[in-house]
Amino acid sequence: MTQVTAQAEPTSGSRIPLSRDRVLRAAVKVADEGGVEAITMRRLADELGAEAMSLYYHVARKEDILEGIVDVIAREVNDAVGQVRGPSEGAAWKTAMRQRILSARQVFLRHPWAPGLFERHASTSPAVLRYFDALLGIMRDGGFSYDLAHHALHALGSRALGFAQEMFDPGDGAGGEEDTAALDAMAGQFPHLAGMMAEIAHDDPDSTLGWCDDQTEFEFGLDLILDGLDRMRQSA
Amino acid sequence: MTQVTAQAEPTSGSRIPLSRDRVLRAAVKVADEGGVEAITMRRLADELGAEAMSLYYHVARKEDILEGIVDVIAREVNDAVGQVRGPSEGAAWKTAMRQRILSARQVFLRHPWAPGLFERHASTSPAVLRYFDALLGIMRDGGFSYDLAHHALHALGSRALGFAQEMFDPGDGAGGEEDTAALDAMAGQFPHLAGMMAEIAHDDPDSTLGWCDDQTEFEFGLDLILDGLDRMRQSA
DNA sequence: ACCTGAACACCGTTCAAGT
DNA sequence: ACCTGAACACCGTTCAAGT
Repeated sequence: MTQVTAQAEPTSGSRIPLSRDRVLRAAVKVADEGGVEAITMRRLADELGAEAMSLYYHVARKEDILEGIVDVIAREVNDAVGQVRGPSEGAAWKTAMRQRILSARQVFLRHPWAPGLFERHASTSPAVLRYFDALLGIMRDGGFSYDLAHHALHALGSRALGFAQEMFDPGDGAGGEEDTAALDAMAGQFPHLAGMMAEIAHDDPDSTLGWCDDQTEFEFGLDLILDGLDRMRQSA
Repeated sequence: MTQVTAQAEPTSGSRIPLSRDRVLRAAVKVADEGGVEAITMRRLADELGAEAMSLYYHVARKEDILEGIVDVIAREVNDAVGQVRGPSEGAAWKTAMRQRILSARQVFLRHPWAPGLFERHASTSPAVLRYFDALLGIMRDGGFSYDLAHHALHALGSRALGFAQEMFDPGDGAGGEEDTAALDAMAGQFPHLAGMMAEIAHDDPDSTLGWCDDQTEFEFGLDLILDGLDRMRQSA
């Protein structure tokens, strides 16, 4: 009945043996809670009720774990987009592609730490290859040559997988309190940035903070590219 | 004359005092030689002929250094694009933008480790803000509303700065030696990927390795986006 | 004002040893 | 076959102490 006893033998389920799969799932859980940098051999071991050194029996080294969880997330993406079914012949390629990518995006919203890892390890993951293979299939149905489809995947870049690293986020620099003061100070150095923020604030007076709707911007960029590709498809 | 003496007092120039600027320049040099992960307080100190702890007098912590070198590279970008001069009124906005971005890209080719840092620290760099401000100016000259220009920067994403993280790189997975064998094995699981690689290899028999010309793909994606934006500009 | 030595709490990883 | 303790070489960072 004492807390001490309960702590010495944590939970009854913690006796199941380690495995590569359990290590990877633990890593995803830890990253979901504290980001990639929270993934530590010792932290994973804690999570699994084991010692750090025990992990090396199931994975070669930490990099191996990082490659592994990219594949785990990519499988989650494939599961998510697998639900989406619809025609992809001819002009329908575009909505098919759009739906797949937008539902892939949902997965990355659940794992905001994952994009950084994908940039380093995507090419080692079979699940990522399977994902791209499916996208190529859709484009083929739409009448793309392999050559154009190849360019298309490069043009989409990480957007094909459902995420875009945001390079440009005004409002990150200027704080939330002295809005007008900071804006005036900025107007001198960065007139267009200041003008833009003023216009957007005018359009939507409610959004004094959080200038950019990520979903809107993602879809804007995605549609811009898909529309351009569709034009090329038709003129080919 | 002995090597010992020479090693004890390395080079005569190593007496100049430390400074935030010297620390940042050393960090860029170290990263150029060994990537971001080579940036270590002790390694930087070595480079500067000092002790690791001395750096803390000039920078707050390692993150501060990483933010700092993003700004250093962004200034290098601004210097590079500053050379480019040309009209940007009306339809000329597109070539002006294109030239700026392509010459920004040259800087990142010299610092291939930098993109990863920009994704985390771009919004803290005044030089990055200045760069974006200039791009906005070009688009304004072209007749963009601030609203459309804002969407445009999001659509371009990292491409606006001159780099694109390559998500998709076939040929990374399949090795260089057993080409046909690996391709056959792949054909079962990833028919479209295999088909695409076969077609591309057919088009260009010389490129058995290195399927994708990065410069070509970058320009393809860039032009696709710029053309789409130009259409929106005209119909606005 | 500027730099450093010693020390701390953490890493990833190896290896011989336990069961 | 699977797990671990002790140990190593490395981190970033603090702090009192040197000049």
